[in-house]
Amino acid sequence: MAKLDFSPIADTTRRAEIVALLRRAILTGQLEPGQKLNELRISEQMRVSRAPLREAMRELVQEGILTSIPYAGTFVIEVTAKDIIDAYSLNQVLDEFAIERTWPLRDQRFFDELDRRHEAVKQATRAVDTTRQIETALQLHGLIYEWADNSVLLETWQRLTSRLQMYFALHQRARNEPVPAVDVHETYVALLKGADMRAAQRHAREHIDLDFEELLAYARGLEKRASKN
Amino acid sequence: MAKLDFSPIADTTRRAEIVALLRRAILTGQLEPGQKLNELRISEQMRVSRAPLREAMRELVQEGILTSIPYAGTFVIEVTAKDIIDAYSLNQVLDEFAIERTWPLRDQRFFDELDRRHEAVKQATRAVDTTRQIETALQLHGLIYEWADNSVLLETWQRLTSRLQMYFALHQRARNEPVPAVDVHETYVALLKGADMRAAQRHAREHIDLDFEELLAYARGLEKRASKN
DNA sequence: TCTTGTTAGATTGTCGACAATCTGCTTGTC
DNA sequence: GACAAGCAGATTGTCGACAATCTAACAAGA
Repeated sequence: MAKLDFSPIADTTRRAEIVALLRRAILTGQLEPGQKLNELRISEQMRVSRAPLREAMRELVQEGILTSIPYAGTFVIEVTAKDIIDAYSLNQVLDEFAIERTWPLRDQRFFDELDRRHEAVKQATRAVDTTRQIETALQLHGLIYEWADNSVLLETWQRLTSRLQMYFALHQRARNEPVPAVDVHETYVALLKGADMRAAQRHAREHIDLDFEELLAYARGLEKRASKN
Repeated sequence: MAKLDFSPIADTTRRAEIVALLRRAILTGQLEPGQKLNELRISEQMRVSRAPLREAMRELVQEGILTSIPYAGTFVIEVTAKDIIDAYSLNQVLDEFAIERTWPLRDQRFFDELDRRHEAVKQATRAVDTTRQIETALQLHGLIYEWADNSVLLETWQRLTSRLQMYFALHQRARNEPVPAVDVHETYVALLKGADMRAAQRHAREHIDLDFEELLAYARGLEKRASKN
């Protein structure tokens, strides 16, 4: 029998589709931080009943991008400068760990996948599709987590990614100028292919720093705006 | 006006209570790994309808201690040796990070709380209440996470804790001999009060190692038993 | 004017029933 | 006997309606 690994068939529940829809709306910034999710309104828009919608919302609450107050409502999480700093500093630690674990497991398939994802980022950059640019950049970055062969680490990263994606998307929406079209991932990819693990770990920090500085500036702006209310 | 900080009132939804009940049943091992949760049966036992039960189950799925297959059912997660290794190795990294962040924030309140939790462990140990012993030990261990002033880190730790608690509980149930009544946390607490951060970080690793070795042996046993089926 | 009590409307939480899907058994055919 | 088709029962997914709770506006009293 031919060795064929089929991918698992799609979740065919409404719930799963609702989760995907809502997540996308939140992570792209269509639903703004602090915004309330009205169950009746959304369920009517999606043409589903409230039951699967509510179950989907529970999932996203646990995923950390929604927050729920009993009898009051479910809201998109607020974004504070501290949240971003916290997420970022944890990300640094996890990156180091992921690189360490992935390092001895790198093989041709890893390098190929690395190139593939790098290419996807470049393509999104050329197309000036900022949402997709963020998505692909995070996917490129996530490869070391997928390769690290640690399911708990991967889960943690995926949760963290949700937030990071949201932060970056908000940042992008806030500033209306187009994103610089330079490729900031070139060195990162090269180092992951190289022989110096420490150098790769060091760069992972500094590399993110670039985007992070801007992100922080954005968050500080939010803080100020919030304190005025 | 007197400065009184009221604690937020308890969640009074059935859902929240169901979550707590189910979580406890899973983390104490009353619900065994792999076991299926029949919605109708459980909802009748709890005298609630399936709606809040299902929402509660979604939360626990996202929390990582249940797993759901559409139209097939929701099950308690299986425990493999690899899962335990993965959780443990991530825990090591997070511990180091948490200690680093907590270190400059230690104050009298921290030391008091440390003692309080240490006392709770000793009390549970004397009372030979193994479930409570695990709970209190993890709470003692969790203090550095609560003090690290990083909400994302704390969330991550809480998710990890669920799993660790489950693993330890299973381990305890498997072996019927009573737990040794020695206090393995004495040195840990002393080091957290001391001046040598590196030493504390080092010990955090070795300290857990003790319990971990046993845990791993237990998990390896599970593996063997599973492979025979 | 400020505070407190009341009430109507809107929204969330929960329920019971129905629809969709799966599983295992039975039946029929070769 | 082996195998596929089809059926019955059980279980999960979804729906619409009702109950519990919150919010905001308004009225009454100090």
